Amino acid sequence: MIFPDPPTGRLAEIVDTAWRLVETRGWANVSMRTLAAELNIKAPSLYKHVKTREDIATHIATKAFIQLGQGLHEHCESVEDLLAEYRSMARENSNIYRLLTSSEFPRNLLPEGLETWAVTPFYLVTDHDPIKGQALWAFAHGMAILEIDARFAGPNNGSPRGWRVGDRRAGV
Amino acid sequence: MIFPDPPTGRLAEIVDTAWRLVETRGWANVSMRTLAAELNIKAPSLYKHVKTREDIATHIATKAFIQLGQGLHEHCESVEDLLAEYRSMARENSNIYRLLTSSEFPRNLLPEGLETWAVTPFYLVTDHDPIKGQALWAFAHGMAILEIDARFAGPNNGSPRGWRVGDRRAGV
DNA sequence: GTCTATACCCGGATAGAC
DNA sequence: GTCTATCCGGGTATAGAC
Repeated sequence: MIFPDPPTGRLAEIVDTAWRLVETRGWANVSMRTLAAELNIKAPSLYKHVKTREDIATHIATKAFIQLGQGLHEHCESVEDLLAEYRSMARENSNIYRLLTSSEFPRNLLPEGLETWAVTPFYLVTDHDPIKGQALWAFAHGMAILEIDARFAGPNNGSPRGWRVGDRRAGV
Repeated sequence: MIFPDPPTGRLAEIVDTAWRLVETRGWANVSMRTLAAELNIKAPSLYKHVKTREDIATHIATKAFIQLGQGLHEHCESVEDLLAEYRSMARENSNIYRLLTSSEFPRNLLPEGLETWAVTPFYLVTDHDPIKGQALWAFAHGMAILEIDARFAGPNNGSPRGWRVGDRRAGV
């Protein structure tokens, strides 16, 4: 995987600020105006650094996928570790995670192969069986998004203390 | 589970039309104006039948969860059947499914307990072990949404021919 | 139940000066 | 790189007549 050069200078500040804003309000509530305000500039100024609003989402998502991928690659010794890492990433950046996985996100703007690279550990940890890899990834994502969105019933929104796979448990 | 009375008369037509529109364009692209146009009326007229736009989403989601729940309850003899049913429901109404599971959806407006009822089969089929039930639901949802959003890599977007659980395979 | 008219607000984005 | 001024489109929703 060839990573794109990370943003530098003013652009980096913009992306970082946008990231923070997304994490607190959600992407849908981050407009060019609110972002500009947070940077103490006016909205039109942003267009000197970025072509469209989607570009900002793309920068954030690229950074997020790299971060996620690195975290996962460092924890693919066991299924338990991998799941625990995935879970904590999703929970600690829930709105970023939602942006990454939302259907409206323009995935085609991402660097080619980035998402695939990020989730490779799911395939590594399942003996390179693609079917098992897909299944494990799907399980991890399903657990993450259902938990984040509080869709499990029961006390504490039904969030399990850990995620179990087969007979094993991925402790938090 | 006590189901709410389904909409009748003009309201039913509105909801049905909205359903169709959502399925073709996605909820984000269904405005009061476009919906009204499809019904050959003007947008303000809709407010005689519905209080807000969110109400329409709620009506659609309610209908969809009932439909999904019924389908699942009829196919909870085996894990394979249940997964196959879930998958085909999600694939045949992908944009409705996205609405149901999107983070922005105002789940609090749904009839109390409806979603929980709809997914009970996942718990029934896993010997009422809540952990296993959650895991199976999460797996099913994860597979569905990753497949629908074409996030699997590989030919045909990497969609598996069927979903496998453990050593078993859920045929399409 | 439908209409017209309209208020109101918000969004993304551009042009051109400094 | 930032500004002001502005365009333009879109959205939800209300008032009041028919």
